[in-house]
Amino acid sequence: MTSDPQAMDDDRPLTKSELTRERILDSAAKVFRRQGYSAKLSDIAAEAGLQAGSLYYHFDGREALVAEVLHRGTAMAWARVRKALAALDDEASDIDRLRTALAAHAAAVLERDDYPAAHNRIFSMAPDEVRRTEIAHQKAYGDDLHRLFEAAIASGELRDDIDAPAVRMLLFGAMNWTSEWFDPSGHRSAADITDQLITMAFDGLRPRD
Amino acid sequence: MTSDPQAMDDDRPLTKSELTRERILDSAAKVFRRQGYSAKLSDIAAEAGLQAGSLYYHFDGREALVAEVLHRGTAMAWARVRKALAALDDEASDIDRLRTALAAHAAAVLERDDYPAAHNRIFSMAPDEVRRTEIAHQKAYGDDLHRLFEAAIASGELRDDIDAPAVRMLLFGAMNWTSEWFDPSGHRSAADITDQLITMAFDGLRPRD
DNA sequence: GCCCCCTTCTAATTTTGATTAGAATACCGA
DNA sequence: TCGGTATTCTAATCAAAATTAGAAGGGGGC
Repeated sequence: MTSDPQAMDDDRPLTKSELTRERILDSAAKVFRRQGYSAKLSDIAAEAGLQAGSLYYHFDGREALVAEVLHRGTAMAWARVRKALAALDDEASDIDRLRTALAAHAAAVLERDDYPAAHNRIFSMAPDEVRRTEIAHQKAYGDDLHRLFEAAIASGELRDDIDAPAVRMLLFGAMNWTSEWFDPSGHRSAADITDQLITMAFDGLRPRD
Repeated sequence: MTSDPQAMDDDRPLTKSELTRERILDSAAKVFRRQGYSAKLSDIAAEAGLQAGSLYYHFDGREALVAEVLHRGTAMAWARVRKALAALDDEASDIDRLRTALAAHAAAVLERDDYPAAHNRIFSMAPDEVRRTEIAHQKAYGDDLHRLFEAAIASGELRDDIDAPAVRMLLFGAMNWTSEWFDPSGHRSAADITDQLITMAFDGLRPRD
């Protein structure tokens, strides 16, 4: 919302205060990801090496912190998707573009990015007004992905009897829910999970002849 | 945990006190489903037509209420799955059994059952000890479903190159996450969503020749 | 009708955590 | 080094919600 470093185009080095602000946001994302919405401000402050009261110099309060973590969560996943798509060859098929987009979103949720993962855990408990704003943001992201589905259906690379918005939400669910069970220190990598999802989604679990 | 009416085998009519206890649990499931973990005890009490303090006659406190709603959430989804499987013809193929199980789980989450839906929303915020107990319960359910996957793989009805536990969690995620976005009053029915999921999971989004 | 105990209520009390106010400290430019 | 502003800390204060204590109500058995 306020100063999204990814979003501004100058690369003036951040001031000390801005650095602290970033550190607080990163801490908030990490703590929200781990503890969910009920994380205490004092935990977030401790993670950032501050006292709880000091957060108020940088943010109006808990709600403002939540709002910015949510906003960045969507923005970061979306940015990763855009970046992955931009790196594709222009010749890439519609279905490859879709596959790439899903893989990028999954990577954002599964890997080191705390913001998208935190987003998934706290979005539904955020106060109404914060949530309303964020819904608009998510809708823009969803619409963006929707175009990829439409293109792939139009070119015959996806079956035309699917309800694309429903399928998109189901796939998002599969990816977002990994926050609840995926253990990065286990024997499966994030890439393994992503492969399983993409294989299942596009080719199905039944053998193809 | 304590008195699970589905689990006891006599059908002695419930006493007045037991009826109230059930009413409180139903209210808790409904309110947790709607508001998430931060739902206030006073909201739950109001839903049950009581004052907040009165809950303590029936439960030790908030934590006990959470624990029982969680336990019932898993138990109810599992029971629906078992029941659906039991209704199948003995001739049913492995893949039909799997399809039936997934559809039953999806129905439990998407339809009128407040307990499974509440489970999905509050599980991750429950206090550690409550969560630990519930994890064991969920594991038993997961193992039960795992056998269906193994059977279907063994009989060649599912591809043998999938990581069944990962796929199972991804499918659970797709279903469980519907709590976050599915609107029963919208134009799509719960059955529509289930169909989309099952079609995608088994046949894939790409056209089959 | 009266008594007793089960159930619920009302009105504190406690706990927890967000927020604020003002004091202390750190940093930066002159 | 000094002065002043920026940043952080400490120590209240406030508010919300859980929990507890004891009073009140109500219904069935005598």
